[in-house]
Amino acid sequence: MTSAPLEDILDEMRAAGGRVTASRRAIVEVLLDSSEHHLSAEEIVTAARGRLPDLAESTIYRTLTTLEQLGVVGHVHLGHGPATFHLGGQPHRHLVCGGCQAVVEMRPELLTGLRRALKSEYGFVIDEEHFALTGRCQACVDAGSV
Amino acid sequence: MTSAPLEDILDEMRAAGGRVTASRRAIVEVLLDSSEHHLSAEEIVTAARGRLPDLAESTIYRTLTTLEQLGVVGHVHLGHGPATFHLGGQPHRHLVCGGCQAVVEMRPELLTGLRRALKSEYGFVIDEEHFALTGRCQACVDAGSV
DNA sequence: GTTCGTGCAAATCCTTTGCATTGAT
DNA sequence: ATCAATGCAAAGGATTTGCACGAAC
Repeated sequence: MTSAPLEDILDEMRAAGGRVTASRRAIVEVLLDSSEHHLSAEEIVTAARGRLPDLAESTIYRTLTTLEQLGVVGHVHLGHGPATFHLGGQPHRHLVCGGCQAVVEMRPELLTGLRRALKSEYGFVIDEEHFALTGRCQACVDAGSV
Repeated sequence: MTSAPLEDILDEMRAAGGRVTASRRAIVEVLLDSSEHHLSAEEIVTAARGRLPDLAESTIYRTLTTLEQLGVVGHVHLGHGPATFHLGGQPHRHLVCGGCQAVVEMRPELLTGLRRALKSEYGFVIDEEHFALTGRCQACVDAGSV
């Protein structure tokens, strides 16, 4: 389910009463092309303009919103910068280093204990991790950088 | 430690080579007055203007930055809105409900296991939780709201 | 032929910055 | 008298919105 092909996604949009336009096609193509990466809205615009030069920024945001409502994409905040978007319903957990801005992906299972504790103690169910955890990566800790 | 009195904080600012102005005094007073709450910059401006009507927004941000550098205040991102500021070096952990925006404070000790796992597995040291964890609070889970 | 989606520009929100002036030391 | 801090206004980055045109259904 990580990479439903282009046409599947476009069909989903149609099924939801939406229309398939050149812009939407270009945007989904970009997302599929970099399904490993996380792209900011600006990066998506830039990449999609390689295919469709006149694509507007607002179209990116509107299309991403639509795709999020369909559950096809999600977005994560890795820090103080812009949000990053990605395909697929299973977001990864991120650790962002406040020293060097490195992003480390963590095994999601490490959250199991916390998830369980929060559920039983507060009834709180943590979802896709919408915000990254912040801290210091090993290199920055070793370097002793503040 | 939660509420170093006004003069102590002002003395710290002086000790760091800074100057104690009416604006700074008003801002620190506001923070002390609501040391239990988390205030956005805008809320701080509003409250501080009760004491000092002409206080500028930029002064708030500059003063908060100064106070953060002194380690007297910290800020947390609870969601997509503005950052929230608080006194004290020991930030709390927050759970923010994506359904009703409720903020639940969690016992910091619940993070101990995760902290240890991240340290040993990635060498990553999580710091003050700068960003909240998102999910659904009990009420919203029970209500079955998406 | 309807509607939805688009491009464009302007608007919004939160925060930062430039600059001349004020005021703490 | 010095130099940090202020107020004001303008700039900044990220995202949203209004609107008339164009295109998908």
